[in-house]
Amino acid sequence: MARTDAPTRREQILKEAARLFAERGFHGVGVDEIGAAVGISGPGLYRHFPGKDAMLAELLVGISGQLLTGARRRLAEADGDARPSAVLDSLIEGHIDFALDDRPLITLHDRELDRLRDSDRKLVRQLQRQYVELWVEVVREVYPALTEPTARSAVHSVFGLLNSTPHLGRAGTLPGRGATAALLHRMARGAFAAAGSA
Amino acid sequence: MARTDAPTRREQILKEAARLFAERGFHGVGVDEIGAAVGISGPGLYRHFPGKDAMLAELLVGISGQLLTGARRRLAEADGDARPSAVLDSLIEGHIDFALDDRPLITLHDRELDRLRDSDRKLVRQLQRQYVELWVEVVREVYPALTEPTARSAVHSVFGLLNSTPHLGRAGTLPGRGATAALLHRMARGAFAAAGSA
DNA sequence: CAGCGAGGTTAGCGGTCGTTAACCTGAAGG
DNA sequence: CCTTCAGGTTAACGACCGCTAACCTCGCTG
Repeated sequence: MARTDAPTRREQILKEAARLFAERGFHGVGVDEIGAAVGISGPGLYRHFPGKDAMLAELLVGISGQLLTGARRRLAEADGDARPSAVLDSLIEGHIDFALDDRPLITLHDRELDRLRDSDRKLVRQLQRQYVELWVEVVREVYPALTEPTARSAVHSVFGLLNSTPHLGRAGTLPGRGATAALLHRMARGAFAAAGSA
Repeated sequence: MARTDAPTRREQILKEAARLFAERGFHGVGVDEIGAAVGISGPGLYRHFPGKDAMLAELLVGISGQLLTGARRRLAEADGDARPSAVLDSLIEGHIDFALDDRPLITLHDRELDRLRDSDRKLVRQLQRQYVELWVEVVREVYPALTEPTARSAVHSVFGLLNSTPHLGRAGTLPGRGATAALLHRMARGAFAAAGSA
């Protein structure tokens, strides 16, 4: 399942661009810096992307798409299983994996959306909305007492909780990936449970 | 207690700058736009601030200071009261008030910190660290089972949860400020409780 | 009422940034 | 061996942006 072949230059560029955008903001990074980060310089990037905007667009569309696709897959896998609580656990697990493994992307995801061209922004927002609605449905199955607007607020808040990984210290001080994932999972479930006991 | 006198021009500028920085990022906003937002144009701002950086610095230092001061006040007020759980509730309430009333500032607070001069950034980080440590101590009194690193992670995660207010829809679709505050409060307590039951 | 400082204005400078143009190179293929 | 083309290079252009300079105009105040 894991990629073993070497990353293409295009993928290198996207990865470094994501890191730099997350660190200093889209407008705070020059194309020369992105080029330097992959060993080429400045305008060489234009052999791979039509412009700086296109890199950000591909990153954000990719993130939103991956999150949505992963969530749908998890929902389908658990289709026979009728326990909504297990499905919610699976969704949480998937989001945590993403938040822990791709911190720069998680950072970009809710920070640089407004820097996109209209059409790209609409696409990303649509993917995000579908992702949220998928969560809302599952959450409401687990906690039927929640109204839809309340469930949606709760989902956004739990996203805030899970996406706090970039603030959690530079991987050295952390109690290990497994323990952090478990902590976040427990807290997310606790937050939903508290929301559901209106 | 509430301010009734008209805001000074300086305060107007800070408020509009905060809104614009939050919307489009520090580098995405020009001084001409900030000026236009308060009815003067461009370089007129330099009668009130030595530069664009200084506006951001004052905003971020102000936020961090306010949060820390408020938390210390709440801690002092509850000094006689020995119930740590009540103190934690007070801290949560204060943070929620801030997150709901000053969304642009909350957004800036964890987004544009790296755009500051070294000295300002160190100051802000110091204030933030003291705020976090204050929370960590209170949380560990309520949930003694938590180790210090785990408690710190939990605090950061709950900040992520509470700071999700900018994603909660544009005030029209919300179930009202009181209900939202109550929901966030419940979820924060639920998240801490889940973290504490390791 | 003269003078002056607070708080504006517009013009413009210097630097940076995204992008394009023109050119180079080495490997693959007929 | 010649051609081609992917993937680079450097130079430079045009736009924008933060900031300064120079100037203006009130409302105070001695």
